[in-house]
Amino acid sequence: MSEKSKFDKVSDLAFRRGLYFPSAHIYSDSLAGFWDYGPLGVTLKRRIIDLWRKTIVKRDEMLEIDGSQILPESVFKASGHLQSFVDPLTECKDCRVTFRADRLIQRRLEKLIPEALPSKELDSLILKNGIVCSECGGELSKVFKFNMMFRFSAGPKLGNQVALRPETCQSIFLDFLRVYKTMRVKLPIGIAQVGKSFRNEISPRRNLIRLRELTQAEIEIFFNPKNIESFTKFDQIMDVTLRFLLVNDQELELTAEEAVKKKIVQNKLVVYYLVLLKQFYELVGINPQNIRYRELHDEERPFYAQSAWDLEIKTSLGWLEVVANHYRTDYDLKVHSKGSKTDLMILDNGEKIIPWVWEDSMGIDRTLFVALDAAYTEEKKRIFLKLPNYLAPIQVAVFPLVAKDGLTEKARTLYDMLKVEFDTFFDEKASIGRRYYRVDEIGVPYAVTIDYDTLKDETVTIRDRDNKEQIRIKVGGLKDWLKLRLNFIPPNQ
RNA sequence: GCGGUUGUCGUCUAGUUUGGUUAGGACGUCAGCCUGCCACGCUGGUGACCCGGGUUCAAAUCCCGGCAACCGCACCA
Repeated sequence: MSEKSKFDKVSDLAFRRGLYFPSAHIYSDSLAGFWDYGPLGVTLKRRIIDLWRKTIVKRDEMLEIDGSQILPESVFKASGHLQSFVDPLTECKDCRVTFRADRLIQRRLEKLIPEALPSKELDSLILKNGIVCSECGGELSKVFKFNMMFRFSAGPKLGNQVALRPETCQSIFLDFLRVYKTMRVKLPIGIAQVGKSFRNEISPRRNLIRLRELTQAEIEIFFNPKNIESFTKFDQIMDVTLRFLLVNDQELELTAEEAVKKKIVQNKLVVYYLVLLKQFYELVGINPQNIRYRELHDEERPFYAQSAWDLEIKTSLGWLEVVANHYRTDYDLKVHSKGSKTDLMILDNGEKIIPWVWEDSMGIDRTLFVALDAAYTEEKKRIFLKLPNYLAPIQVAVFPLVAKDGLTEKARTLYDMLKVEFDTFFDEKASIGRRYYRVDEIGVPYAVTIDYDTLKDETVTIRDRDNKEQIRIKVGGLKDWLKLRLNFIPPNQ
């Protein structure tokens, strides 16, 4: 038996079948943290996003936008990223080990050190308290700030400083007022966006897990905090159970209703969206026992969040953060209102307010990984992806039983009939068994085989990926049979 | 970003210690034969020394630099 970890096996499968692979890899100076999706990966990613649209965005009547990836620096000055999306670092002059300066001082002095403290003050704290390298006792360098945004200039003049957005949501805040005014909506309203974000990570690792260019699907819910008790959608989900890991390390499983009553979560609105996300990941194929919400400690929380929950999924790598959820209050609209000198207040039931914001920030690349990780199945020598039908990149394979006696031609005709409506794959090469195994590995749920009976009575066999069982149906009914089983249909429809 | 280890066909790998090979094999893949339902078999083909520089008559092999991967540390909105 191979000693490979499951993560390696899943990664190997993804490379071998071209789901994703390192970007610009034919060049020897290709960069870590940038990955390309191949044909199957693109389709899988698209299906994950489509599922998100159906089960969250559309279910909740959210509005979707698509904002620029490049934004002027003033946006990030106002949002706080210019100042706070940085790590204050110091390194040992002897052994070159790097430390987070604020955390190092905090640990040594056992008192809270604000992350945003100027470098000079951190320097003097290090000096005054005689703090040295915790590894070798060497002297520490001056504190320097590392900003994780990619910054450059747009246009021919150097003056127009811009940055690649480090999170997609800033566009949602910038566009909020226009969307609100043009779409005739009222609070609470969700604005959603899926797109790329960019972070200059110090050390990207483990292929899709930590990227410098990543795809996020983000939702910002704008609401009036005064009206939170009358949030009626809560009634739809109050009995759903959620697992929590609290800052005091307590683990518990509660219904949404209990979580609100016991004040584990802020309010009904927050828990409603936590439930929607949990249900989404169950549809991605994750066992509910492997989904939990972890409460973030004060020092883990981003600067804009009053409280934060990470949706974590237990994978072959251990618990992995897949969605970051933040209670952003009125922070964002306030700072952009001030930064842009634009009044972002709106009229809600006759009252002028700045809406508050609840955010769900989903990592799509990580979601794709957890989907693969959960779907990966070994059964004797057979490897197959037990993906839900509506996520499978290739939905149906068409095979002639043998490549002779007109079976290939018949199969081709059938393939042509299906290929536009479904993601279909045709293969006549090698034995039928080998062809089944090939498509198992990429999670094709159904294989349609044309045999000698097809020529006589227009029937085909459909072979099921998971149990290898076959049924025989009329060609005429094939499309409807597939349609019924391949599309995602919400439970209440 | 620091330290350690490692880079050979799509994948796994032999060869590197001790410089000289048509760089070998397996799986995959392609062509053909075979094949009446779960990785059959046979024949043939395709396909690699991470990149750059140095040493040498000669470099996959030794040296230096870069890049990447893995592990540990640090970091991680």
